[in-house]
Amino acid sequence: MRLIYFGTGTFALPTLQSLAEHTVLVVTQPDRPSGRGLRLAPSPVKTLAQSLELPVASPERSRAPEFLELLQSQEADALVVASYGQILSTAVLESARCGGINLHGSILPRYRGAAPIQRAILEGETQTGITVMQMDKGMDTGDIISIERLPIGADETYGELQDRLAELAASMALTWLPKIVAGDYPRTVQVNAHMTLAGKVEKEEAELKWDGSAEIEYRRFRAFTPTPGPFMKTNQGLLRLHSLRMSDLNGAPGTVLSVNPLTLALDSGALQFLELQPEGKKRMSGRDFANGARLKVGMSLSENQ
RNA sequence: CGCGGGGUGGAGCAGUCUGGUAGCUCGUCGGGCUCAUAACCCGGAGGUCAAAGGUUCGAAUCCUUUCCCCGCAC
Repeated sequence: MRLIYFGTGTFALPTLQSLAEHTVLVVTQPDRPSGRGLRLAPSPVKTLAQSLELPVASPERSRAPEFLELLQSQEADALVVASYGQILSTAVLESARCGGINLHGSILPRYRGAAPIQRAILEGETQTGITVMQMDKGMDTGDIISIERLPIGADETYGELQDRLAELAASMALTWLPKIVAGDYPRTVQVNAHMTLAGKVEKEEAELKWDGSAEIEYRRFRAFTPTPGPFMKTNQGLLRLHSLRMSDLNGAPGTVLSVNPLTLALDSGALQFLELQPEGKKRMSGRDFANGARLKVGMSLSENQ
């Protein structure tokens, strides 16, 4: 089997690992300036590919003619795509004998798009899964080859769930690609009427609000942990939130209901702030934060108080 | 050189502007109270104030340099 692997994010890592011996070329997004100091940083997939000593290509535009030639020259059996980050043109997909095979982090046709895992958690879903799919020119609209499901834990974060899904994707890829290359696999057309969209995540969505319900804001916390990173504006400054739990307590929004564990009331319900991080500080327990900020039960962290 | 915050007993912080023998909450150790306790009371230990140099009678605090940590933006 000769495979070309398209991937960028951490979701794509386990699958690349499991298919490495069949992979003749890894395609990933170009290095981007990132982090403090704006130094150029390689994608997670590029880093792994290099340690596996696989050839790497990072075209700015995957549809560029010279890149298309490179793809065609590989005479690959299939393109395997997982969290690549660019739309692949029909010409690109047709550069391999069996076209593009996508590993998508949802039960298609639900949650088509860029952020299926985050959106599923945010919507309060209790299960999700991986769909192996024959790509076509649309966004996650191709024929379904296989679906496997996973329950979503009540306290599970996006990062944790993504890790489990990524492992599932890797094992499914290992199972199905030989069959696909051999031409022996089922194809089921998606029922478009059941589709939903899972749009890209914006940073502002990760802000928890005092006037939200604890249940929904907790889902928000889970959906955007660890990236882009949930946060909350308080009269103590911006707090990044690392670990929360639901609380049974109630009170006026923003009120400190308990100092150990640090429990703050929202509009409906309350949340325990187990680990957080003030701007410019290291992450710390809610208890330590309460100590340093001299918080007492009854005080408010709501901005305008 | 993208913008910014910070390094003070084990933890989180105050004190730095207006130099003058280091303070708060928590933890820890010992004792007490209690049926009991993560609760309460009493007492104790524990700090080269990131590092180096400089100014000064005197520096956590002022000046210079270095190291380390972190947030935002990307």
